[in-house]
This record gives sequence, C-alpha cells and structure tokens, in this order.
Amino acid sequence: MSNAPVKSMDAIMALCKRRGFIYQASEIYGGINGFWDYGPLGAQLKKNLREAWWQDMILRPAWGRPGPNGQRVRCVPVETRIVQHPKVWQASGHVGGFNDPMVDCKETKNRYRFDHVSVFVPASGDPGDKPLFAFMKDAPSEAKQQKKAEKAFGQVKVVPLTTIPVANFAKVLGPDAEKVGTLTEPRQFNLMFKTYIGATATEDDTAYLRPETAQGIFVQFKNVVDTTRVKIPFGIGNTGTSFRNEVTPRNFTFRSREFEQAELEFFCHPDESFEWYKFWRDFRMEWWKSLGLAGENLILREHEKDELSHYSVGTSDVEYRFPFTAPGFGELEGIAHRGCFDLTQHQTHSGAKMEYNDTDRGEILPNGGRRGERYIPHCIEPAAGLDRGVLALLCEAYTKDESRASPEFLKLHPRLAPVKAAVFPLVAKDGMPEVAEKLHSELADRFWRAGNIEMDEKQSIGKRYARMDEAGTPFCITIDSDTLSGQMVTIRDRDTAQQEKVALDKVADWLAVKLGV
RNA sequence: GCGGGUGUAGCUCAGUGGUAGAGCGUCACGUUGCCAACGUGAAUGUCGUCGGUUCAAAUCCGAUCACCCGCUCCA
Repeated sequence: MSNAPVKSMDAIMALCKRRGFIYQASEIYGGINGFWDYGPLGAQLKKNLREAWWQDMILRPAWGRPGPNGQRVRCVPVETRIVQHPKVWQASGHVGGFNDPMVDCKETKNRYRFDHVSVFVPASGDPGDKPLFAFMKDAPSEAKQQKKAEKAFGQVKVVPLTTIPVANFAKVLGPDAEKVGTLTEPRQFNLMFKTYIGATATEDDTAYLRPETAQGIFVQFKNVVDTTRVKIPFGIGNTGTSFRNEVTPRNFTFRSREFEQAELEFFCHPDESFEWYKFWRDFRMEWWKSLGLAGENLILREHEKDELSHYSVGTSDVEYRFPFTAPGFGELEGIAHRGCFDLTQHQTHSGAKMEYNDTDRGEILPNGGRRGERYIPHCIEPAAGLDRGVLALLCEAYTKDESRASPEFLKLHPRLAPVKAAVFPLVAKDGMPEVAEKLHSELADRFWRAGNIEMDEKQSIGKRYARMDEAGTPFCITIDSDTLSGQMVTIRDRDTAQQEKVALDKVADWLAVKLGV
C-alpha cells in the first residue's frame, strides 16, 4: 500500500473549476445530475488524450511493434452512431443485461441486485416457520447468515434468491436485516437512455442511446471486411459518447451518465486469441504508464473466474487509485476476451453471415495456395474510458508542495498538457515584450497542432510561473536582459523549477525535442 | 434509491432575523531584473431554486435541485 498521503479531491475539483478544466453541466440552472462539461483547458486535455489513443491504437498500433504473429499490428477506425437499430441492443444483451431487477430492503434501506442475492436454506426438507437467510457473497452478511442458518437447520445449502417465489419473500431474512420479510419484490431499472425517432414520435418509435461504442463495430464488421482489404488479425477502433442511466452518478466525472469511450475490437483466429489477449492487456497497461500514470497508483487486475461474463475466457482491468477510491482502485479500461459472442449474436439476430473466409489457412492446394478456413473470428476488446482517463491524469498530475511559490501544480505529461509552453518578457519594458511576441508567434505557428503556446506579460514573473504551473504547462520561456544582449533565453522546467539557457533561434528545435514532435 | 453533510464573489470561507463581507484570484494604472513582490484603483452576488412565516429572511419553516461521504450499483 502507498505511503503517500491521499490527495484531496476537494482541492483537485476546486483547481479544475478555477482553471477551466471541468465545469458542472448547466451550472447556472443548478446543474444536472451525472453530467459535466469541459472548459478550455479540459477540452484540450481530453482531445490530446483522445488523439494519443488514436495515434497509438489506429495510426501506429502498439507503437509499431510486432504482434504475437510477428507482424506489424494493423487497425482501422470507424465512427458509428449513438443511435442504432433497437435490435442491436437486443442482440448485444443490453436490453436484458441493463435491465437488472433490484430488490430493496425496507428495514436497512439497502438495495441489492436480485441475481446477486443468495439464500441459505435447509439442505433437505422444509424450513417450517424458520426464516430463509439471505446474504451477499463475500460480504459480512455471508458468514453471519451462515452461522444463523446452521443453528436453525443444521445442514444448509445455498440457492439464488431468484429461485424463491416472491410470495415466500415474507419468510426471507434480508442480508443485513433483523426482521424477516423486509425485502421488496424485484423491480426493473433500465440503464439505457430512451429516445424517440421521428417528429411525431410514439412508443413504437422507441430507440436507445448507445451504452457502449463497441456494438457499432460489430454491426459494421462485415462491411469493413468487404470494403477495406483488411485481413485477420486486425482491429477496428471507435471513439465516442455513450450513455448510461447510472443508479448513482458519483465521484466527480468518474461515473457520469454521458461519457466518452475509446474502444478497439481486435479480431483474430480462435487459436491465437489468447496470445492477442495478453498482447493487448500488457500494451494497454504500458500505454497508460507512458502518459504519466506510472507508479503504484496504477494496477492491472486480472478478473477472477466468477467475475467473468459467461462468454469471456479472460478479462483484466487497468485500474487507478483515485483519491475517492483509495486505498482501493477504480477502473480506467477493461481488456476483455469476448470470444465470438458478439458476432455470433448479431449473426443470429440479423441473419447476416459474420463468418470470415481466412485464405491464409487450411490445407495447401496443388497450386501452392490455401484451401481457406471459414470461421467467426474471436475478439479482444480493450475499452478505455476517456473521461475517466482525464480524471486519473488530473489526479495523478495534481501536486501539492508547500515549499514552492506555487504550492499547487499539475505535473501533466508534455504530450497531454493543454498548454505546451508559455513565453514571458521578464519585465514589460526595454523591448522585451516585442521580442517575446515575436518568439510567441514563431512557436505558435510551429506547434499549433500539438497544443497552445501562450504569452503572458502581466504582473510579476512569479505569478506568471504560478499560473502556468496550475495549468500544467511544462515549459516557460523567459526573455530577459541576456536575450537583449546575447540572444539567450531562460527556459524554466515546471517540475523542478530549474532553469536552462537556450539560444533564441534554437528555442523551437529545443521545444520540438521536448514535446516529441 | 436510502441515510448523513454541504450550498454566500472565479476559488477558499466568515456572517443565526435589521444596509452583502474577508482573503486569494481577476482587471486597470504605476512599479518591476526569476518564482503567487509592492502601491493605488476597479469589477464581480437575484446568499442554489421555489414557496411560506415575519414590519423585515443569507439567517426560521417547507419543498426542490446540485455536490460530497456511507450503503447499493457500476465501465
């Protein structure tokens, strides 16, 4: 466990507001539960993260390194719609899976997912007038209820609450309750946003806002294969907004009802799927580390067997220790081996054939070619949350150091920092502002693709450094008397406050190296 | 959904029935010689929202919204 003190989430949120990273959505109307907007710095930070993903997953997947098959990894993008045919969500299982029935306990006010509650009942025979002891697996209620049940019945067995008729709930003792019969009948909660298509919309025109971007990829899989000359193994990436009616939006932007995903579906032959799963799992962890989430706040957690979806043979999460989850972790990205579940589901529901004709496989024919093999590809899904990524980066970057003139600052990685550099005249006289303005123009024209270059001549030099520290700007370039006399500028490093002298005409090249552009 | 807490300037907060406040930040002018320097001045609030009680409400009451914490859920 970390010895570092947990950072104050209140302080991080205050900085995010103060410096224009994150605002409450519709704030002047009192806000709206589960929605957050990005201000100027936040919008640029998130764009930089999205582009880093796009560059490292689509344009040059896995930084150009070979995959398990020894060849360069190939990925292509798609951009699919938030609104899909309603049948997409039936095929994907979301209409069922996102409608989990819940039971409430009237006594303890706790709410449980109906299919997560288990019950101790007599191993044989009738419980008579004794209660049935409900519990949550791996919760304190399990041992407590087991003890009571064994005292009442001797030999006990475990059955799911779903097998108990609602009429018998009166005999059920809730997991943390004192009295029997406090559990309500299961109720439906729809986690998908509903909408209506057409100007004269009626219930017949119901559609849903996507709860994940992945299904758009599966639905277009066949088109991509038929029109782009991709060959298995390959990936299809998709980024965009998704919606979930979270029961309890919480923890700043961590659990928002509208959020952005960056998902890759990597299609491969079933025999190679486990190797690809490990490849992507390890690369995704490395990727987040490369953006500054290094250290013990980031972990890769392999799911236990009983956590896995019924179709998945392996899933891991990249998790970050947020201030509000510490000492625990919150998920940034899930890397799932989804088998051929999704394509098979869509093949069944739509009738479209999702088989891939792999001409690199099968027996060798007399002419030297291959007979080919037809199969539904298996799929590895690294699915990242971009808003969660931004939040983790902000939390990790937030640094408090009372010994500095600017006690709060953001150690954002230069690749992600919304402002790449700032140019200051040491004092606003003696021609320094003019030199600064010229350098600012030069740098802005050269680096505008990467991010902002700012110019600031107001107030004392210390205040300007402090302002840039809070914005996470990695480099401040100061025009001083050495510039006027000897064409040298002073560049100050955000994290160390160390200064370095660089020739005025070499600043752009110096910065290009530091920014890696 | 339940329980607890909070809501006053951009941020942090004081103000418990009688004229809306402080520090920091922001802006302007002056100053400036490397880490939120200094001086002078300025702007910024329907006191979360709606309703009620009262001669009078930021303050008391009710409702509602939002955020934080716990439970629950979850990517």
